[in-house]
Amino acid sequence: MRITLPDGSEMAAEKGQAVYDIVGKIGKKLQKDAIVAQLNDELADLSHKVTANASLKVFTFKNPEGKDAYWHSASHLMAQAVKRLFPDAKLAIGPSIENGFYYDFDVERSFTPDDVQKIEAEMAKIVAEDLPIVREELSMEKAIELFSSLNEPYKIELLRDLDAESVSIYRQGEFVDLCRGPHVPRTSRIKSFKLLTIAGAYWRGDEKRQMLQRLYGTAWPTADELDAYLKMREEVERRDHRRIGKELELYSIQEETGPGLVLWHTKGARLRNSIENFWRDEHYKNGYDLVYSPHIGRGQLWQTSGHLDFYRENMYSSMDIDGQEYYVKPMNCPFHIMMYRSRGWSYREFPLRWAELGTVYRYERSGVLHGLLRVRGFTQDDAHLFCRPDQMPEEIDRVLSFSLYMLRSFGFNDFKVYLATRPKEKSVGEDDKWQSAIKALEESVRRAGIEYEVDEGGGAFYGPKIDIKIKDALGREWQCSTIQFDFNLPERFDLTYIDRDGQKHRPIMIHRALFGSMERFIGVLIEHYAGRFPLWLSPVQVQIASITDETVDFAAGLRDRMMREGLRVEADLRNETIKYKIRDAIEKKVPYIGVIGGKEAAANSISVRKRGENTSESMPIDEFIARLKDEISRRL
RNA sequence: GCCCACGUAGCUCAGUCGGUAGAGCAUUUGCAUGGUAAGCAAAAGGUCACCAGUUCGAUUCUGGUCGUGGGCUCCA
Repeated sequence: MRITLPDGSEMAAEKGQAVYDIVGKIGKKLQKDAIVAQLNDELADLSHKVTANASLKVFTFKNPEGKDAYWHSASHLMAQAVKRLFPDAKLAIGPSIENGFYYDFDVERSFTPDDVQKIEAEMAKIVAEDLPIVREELSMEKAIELFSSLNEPYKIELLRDLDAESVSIYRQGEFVDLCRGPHVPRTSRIKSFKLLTIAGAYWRGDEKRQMLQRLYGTAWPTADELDAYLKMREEVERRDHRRIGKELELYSIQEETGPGLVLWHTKGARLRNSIENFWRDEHYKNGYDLVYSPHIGRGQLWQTSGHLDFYRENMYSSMDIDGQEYYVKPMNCPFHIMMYRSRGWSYREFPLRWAELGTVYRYERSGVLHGLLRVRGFTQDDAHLFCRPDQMPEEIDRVLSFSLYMLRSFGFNDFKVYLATRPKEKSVGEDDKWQSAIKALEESVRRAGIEYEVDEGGGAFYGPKIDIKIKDALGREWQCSTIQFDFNLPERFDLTYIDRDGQKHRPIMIHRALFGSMERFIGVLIEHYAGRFPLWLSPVQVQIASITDETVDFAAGLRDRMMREGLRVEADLRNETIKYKIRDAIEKKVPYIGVIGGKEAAANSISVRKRGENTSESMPIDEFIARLKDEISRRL
């Protein structure tokens, strides 16, 4: 029997030999590190007996396949411990996830932190027992019988949904689980683990079904790797935008003002202003026009737009003005539509690109609110494009490249693109329109040469969309840019233009946002830069620190001069030591600290200390200002 | 909305097995006029989230409400 290795070389093996033994012949170290293997195109356990010629790949913890199996085995380990301590717990599912695993249980009472400790201890025992983990194939019938006898209703439900004649199960000691595998060969292979959090989770992600108890954990081959991972999580906590937002006095959300409603403090407002100014400039440069619209509109408008029919659960209840119903806007589109409807349009005037930083309010369920990333009042960097069908592909291309340009301007290069198709339930428009629009979006993404995923049924009720998501410090993805077709509003508001043929035609309407919302974008931006904003965005670009009382006037004068030059400067004139002021400025993460002492005042110079460096450089004030202006203009 | 945890000074957190609370930092004042990551000292600062209940007495126990965090579900 011949085994082909990834490098193309071949080796002999006896028929029926286990993968583990074959790997041993390749190398002892590899045998020790091996977790699972791939035989031809299928993943296999190390205990798998090879009966025919095959190609073989070995995976260790360094490979995604190895990690996956390792964490999956750790989840079984945890489930076994839970079953020992809570025999009545019903098993649901327990997959590996990014950096770890979870398992869902249906238990009488929820787990306490105390339980978690006991479970961890039991896991350690099972590891010490060094149980072999054994795969078994069963017919569907036998499997259902087995899990019925074990009283595992969730497993039976899973089995009944599987369209297969036979399934595999894995046993380790008294524990048995329905599982595709593969797994590590013995429980002793799971070396360093930690249970992280207890959470609730619906069975099969359906909020109408049973709420289960989910335990999250992580596992690593060595204690050092586990420690490193836990340290990394602490790092991530340190760059959480909620922590930095407070430390740098960017914003607050307070119980008394209302959850999900952001108060932008002075520093945060400066940051937001820099972003918005850039945004406005770039929009004018890219052929957009800017508009403004009100925060509330009459009920009739929202009736016509379909929002009251399709979006009501996200809208706040109406208010009465002179006996008429008004609603706070959850979207800006109807207002832009009304601007369009205010007069007739010729095909020669197309495309129209109308943008607005429009503040909208949406009801979000209390449990989903999250710092700046998920709020109830937010400002969208919204725009609506109206064009002829023949202009549509180019318009999508332009929006897409504009969007990527804007994100890259803020240092984002790690994003994911999704193509969202027609929702299964509520949606409007003929199917062929949907299909052609989806095709247009897909072609544009292809032309841009970007990788994307299809989000089946993830479109808006009024049309398909391209979503671009960027990651926060925890690696969670947040939707920012979105490009959406709208088949709904042009119909409902009977929008038309006069084409070359002198006849009325329906324009194509595209709705788009680049940052998504200022709140979410800035939230992600804070984490992205860990609060160390580049000079052009920093709320405070230079912090001036005077050394003695004698230099206070000079320092204050310098601050005023730099402010007049358009720089964002603050002066620390307190009666404190220079060491103290430097430390304070470093903690505020300002890009430049300018120290003014007697020498500087006499020479009209400034001692400049750049963020991240612990040395300073003395230079004439004019030179420093010129340097700042140059860096700002280059958006450094 | 659902599950779990949490809510003590501006911030970070101790603490009270039921007898109305404490530290560090920040703030204010005084001394020190200090040259690149915390000079010294003093003072001030709290209806212990809110509302009920139990109790002679609740910040502590119980229940509810609000809010926050981690998830789930849902979305920019």
